[in-house]
Amino acid sequence: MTLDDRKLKILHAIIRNYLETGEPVGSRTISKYTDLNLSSATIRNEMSDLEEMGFIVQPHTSAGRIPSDKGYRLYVDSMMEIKDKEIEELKEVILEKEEKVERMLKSVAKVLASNTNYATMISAPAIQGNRVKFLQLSRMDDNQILAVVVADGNVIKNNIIPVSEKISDETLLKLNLLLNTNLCGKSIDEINLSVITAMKQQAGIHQDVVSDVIDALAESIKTEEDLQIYTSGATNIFKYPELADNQKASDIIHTLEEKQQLTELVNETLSDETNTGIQVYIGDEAPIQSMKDCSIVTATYDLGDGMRGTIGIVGPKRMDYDKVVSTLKNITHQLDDMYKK
Amino acid sequence: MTLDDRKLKILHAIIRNYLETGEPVGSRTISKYTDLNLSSATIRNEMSDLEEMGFIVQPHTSAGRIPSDKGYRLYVDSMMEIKDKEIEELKEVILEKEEKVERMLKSVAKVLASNTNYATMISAPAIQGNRVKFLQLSRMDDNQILAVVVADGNVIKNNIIPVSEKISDETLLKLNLLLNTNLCGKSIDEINLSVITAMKQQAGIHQDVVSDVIDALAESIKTEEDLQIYTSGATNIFKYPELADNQKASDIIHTLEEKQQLTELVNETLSDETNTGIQVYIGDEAPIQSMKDCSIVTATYDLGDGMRGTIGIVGPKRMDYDKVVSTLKNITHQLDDMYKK
DNA sequence: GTTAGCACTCCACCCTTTTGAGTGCTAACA
DNA sequence: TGTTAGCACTCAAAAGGGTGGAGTGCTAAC
Repeated sequence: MTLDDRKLKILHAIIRNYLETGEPVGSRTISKYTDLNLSSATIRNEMSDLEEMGFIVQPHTSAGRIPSDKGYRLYVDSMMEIKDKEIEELKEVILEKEEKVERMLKSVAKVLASNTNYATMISAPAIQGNRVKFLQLSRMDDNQILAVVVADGNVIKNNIIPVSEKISDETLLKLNLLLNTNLCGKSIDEINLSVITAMKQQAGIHQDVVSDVIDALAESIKTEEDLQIYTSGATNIFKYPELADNQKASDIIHTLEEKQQLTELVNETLSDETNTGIQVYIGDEAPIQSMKDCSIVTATYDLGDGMRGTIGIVGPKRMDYDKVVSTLKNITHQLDDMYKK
Repeated sequence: MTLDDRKLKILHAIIRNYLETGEPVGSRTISKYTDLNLSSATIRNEMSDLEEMGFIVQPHTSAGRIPSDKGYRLYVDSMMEIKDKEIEELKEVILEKEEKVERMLKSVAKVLASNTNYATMISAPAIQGNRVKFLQLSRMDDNQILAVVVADGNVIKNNIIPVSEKISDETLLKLNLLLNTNLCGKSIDEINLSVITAMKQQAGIHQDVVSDVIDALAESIKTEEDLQIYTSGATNIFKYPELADNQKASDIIHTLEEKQQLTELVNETLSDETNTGIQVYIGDEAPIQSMKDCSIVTATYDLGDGMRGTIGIVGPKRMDYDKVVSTLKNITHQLDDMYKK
């Protein structure tokens, strides 16, 4: 059996109708509300074929048909040429250019959620090739030294280091020079034991301080193993009856709240550098058990300096793929643009 | 009518039973499962009285009784002498002494949620009387200066300030001296316009840098208007049928997710410095509309340096007040202790 | 290849009945 | 006067039963 043009048209009609209503769609509906001019009986025959081919399924005998995961997949794939709609609101939010990336991301998640009526997640950029850019010790008081480390992507970490005795201004100056000359421009891999021991030797009696700084540095530089993820609009789930069942909703929201499992998803999307940056997971395709009744659309953004992150939208399988994909395209473009200048 | 000892016993029995089962409790149950040795008929008479007094209500005629908010209030008040149970798990978490307060608080929320089976929230300490402790400018490269501000409670803020032309080492040294002498030990109120203009005058051609530093400082020092709140275990709500109704659950979880309304609650508890630090809001008593079917138990912790925050537990009205209160007592003590040394 | 017609299926809805837990009231008892 | 047994009554929730509608598969005719 071959999936000819007419079958394709009927399949599309079924899916679009189901996306709108969420109800199983029958032959009569298709016959009436398309310009195919076919009777319901003919549609029935075609639908029977489509079911046999696995694109649609019947929830029970004598109910209409709903798209299977395979059907969605076909639809999504054939829909991937996207118009560039404007999403004014989003534009505005981003253009406000909030100083802190974190806060910006949170509001993107929020706006996106209220805009689309789905749940959203956004991962903070995970720095990849990470180098020390700048490094500074200063004395807060006699017993405390403040260490500031700036890494690629202007990620700043502070650490307060307690010292047993006052460190003189000259010593501090020396240590700063020592650390900067030895560490600036180096990535975490390049700071090996020999570098460290060499530094300690030069530091003389202030070895302890050097150790502490190295520790602080290690922490600030390592690709945060638990990457930050912000979610929003989890309760939008309740707007879709097929997910609003207590058990399902609880599982989904819990997953969004816990975030643990989301990191897997993020890592997966980030590692895949092939396509346009938009990926659609339908049902079981996503590596998240609790979301087997959902679809997840993800996009990757790039802020330069190797700072890449993921935006994701979680909704019912019958989500408005069209809108979601173009919204995501739009928003990632804006993010990319914004930091490119 | 007077609330004599027998009535009290019956009321307690009703509440305890309802806390366990979540079902309206009838006269027969009380008659059988207490050591009062009274027939159900007698209990009925007493219950009728208790209802008239407003301690219990009937969801509908010919159903058992459930406690009213007033009834819960009586119960909670008379229960407030608490045993100090150990909660080993919590102890361990806190004793791990995670370097970052933020992360520590998150895990406290998490453990607390999984321990109690209720939803939890915890607010990061809001600094109160806030003074500049230390201040440092350093040159990252020719076009960027890094400003670090340390405030009371070792709250550190960084700001990268772009400059149009290179600032020499001496100038930087001067500016540092200027800023520190003028601003250290000052609270936000004390940094008024005259201080700022005086500083600008002394800064000469580097007024711009001074302005920028002042801005960074203002931001770091002000009591963050949007205080950080972490929540966990929102989906525990689903474990209680009386809250698991879609509309209610959605509202509650949304409130927990949005956090906006929680700040009101936090501010209210923080401002009330009267009692033991534990407060119980039953139903409408809390300033959060969506939680009118819940009870909220809050506790205040104090990390010294005027850093105070709130821990809250949100559950059904029939929550296990006993356990919750002692758990909270315990945890706040531990937090207080931990930072006291 | 397309269509009309028909028999059949099954869910969703409404209505009724049944059941069980619980109450209020009254009369009897200590 | 307080306590108890008994009984009639109420109501929500569960269990049945019937109906209608939407939808299908199949067959025969065009």
